[in-house]
Amino acid sequence: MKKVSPKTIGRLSLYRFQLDNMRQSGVVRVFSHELASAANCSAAQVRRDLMSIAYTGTPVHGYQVAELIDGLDKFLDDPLGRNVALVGVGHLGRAIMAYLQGRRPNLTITAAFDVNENKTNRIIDGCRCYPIEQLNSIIKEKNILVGILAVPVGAAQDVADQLVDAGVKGLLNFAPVRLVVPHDVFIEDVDLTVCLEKVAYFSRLRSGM
Amino acid sequence: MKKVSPKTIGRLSLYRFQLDNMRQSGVVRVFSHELASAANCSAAQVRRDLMSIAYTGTPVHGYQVAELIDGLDKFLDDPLGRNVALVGVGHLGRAIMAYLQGRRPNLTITAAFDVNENKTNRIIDGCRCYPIEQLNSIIKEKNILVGILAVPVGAAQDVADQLVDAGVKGLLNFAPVRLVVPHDVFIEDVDLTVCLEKVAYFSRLRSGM
DNA sequence: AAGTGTGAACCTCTTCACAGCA
DNA sequence: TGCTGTGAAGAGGTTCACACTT
Repeated sequence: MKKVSPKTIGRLSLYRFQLDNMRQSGVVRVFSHELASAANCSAAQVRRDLMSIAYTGTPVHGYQVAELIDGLDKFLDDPLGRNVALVGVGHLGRAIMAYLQGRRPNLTITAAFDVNENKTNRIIDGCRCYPIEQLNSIIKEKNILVGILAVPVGAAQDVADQLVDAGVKGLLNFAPVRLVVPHDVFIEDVDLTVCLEKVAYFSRLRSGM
Repeated sequence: MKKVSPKTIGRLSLYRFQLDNMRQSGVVRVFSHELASAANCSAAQVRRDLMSIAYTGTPVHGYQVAELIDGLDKFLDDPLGRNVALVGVGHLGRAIMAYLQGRRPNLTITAAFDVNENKTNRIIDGCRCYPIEQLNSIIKEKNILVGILAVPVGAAQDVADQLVDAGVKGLLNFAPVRLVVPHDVFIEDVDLTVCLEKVAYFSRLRSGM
């Protein structure tokens, strides 16, 4: 299988999301240009991206929504399902839990960790919350490969180290630090400050300075 | 002034953040390769990005941290400061407020909006929270150009319309929808599901399938 | 000697345009 | 006819490499 870029993976995930919506609205077939406008990109882009996965549509009739979703599932999802760990059950952590709750059946947060004893050893948004001391053992036990860091800056690198030690291979990081990890660990940084400053900059441009 | 890409703007913001840290640690001069490793990119990239702003360093001695920060401030910030509106004071909204609190002096959330009456008409994280009905008038009054959408999917497009109507030119959107807005409005989407699926996909690859 | 600024090469991603098919 | 799949062209972003500076 050929290598597929993170950008394409991101869009494939987005297409699937839009397709799920369409299916729920009873849409059966879809054209590349329709998907494109739903996902905010060009039709050529959609077709190009779909080349990465096996499924191919038919001229005139476009793509079968259900089959295309199937194809995307096969390509994107681990057939065994995938457990995710969340570290940091503050506002951000809880937002993430609520957000992901039931959205993707085989990508579920199965363990949350926090240092605060008020939060540990209970169930929040359907997910068990453990004290951070148990991180290593639980991650190994549940065979978790993906970790979400929703902790304060100061704790981020330390937690990342612990996660990587326990075997995690991908991190979604919300703390404003560039984490240092082995090369075989994939990191996706979401830096709210950077995002907001970008918006601020361009909104200033758009408003005619 | 030449056009600068969103990617570069994002990195400039990141450099500034790292430089702020350095300055606080008493660092006075910095080389492009040091900034690069702090920001996780190449030294050439740093130098190329810095071409966009006025400030230029000196060979052998590199960049003066304080002066470079100044240059970035001049380039990125609105001299008048910039007010930001947040819509949706749930977990995500509160996380964002807490996160941005005091981080960037000229980019402050000066108004929050929510439909829930328990949240409105009080001050949360130092920011006044208004009922959504007052959105239009407050945005205009405070001359707000940037809006953050931390509302449920169903409400997102409607809120976006209201914000745009009131004169907002940039949106940071956390709802999983492609918003429809006029071309002169800049949108930055942060889709947590997409981010997480990207991480999941690549962590699976990294773990040897 | 060591680091910057930058033209040019390189590489990646996106769009074009068209053959082929239902 | 109208849409897909895709080679080829085009744009955009990143790195190279080196003249220039202190």
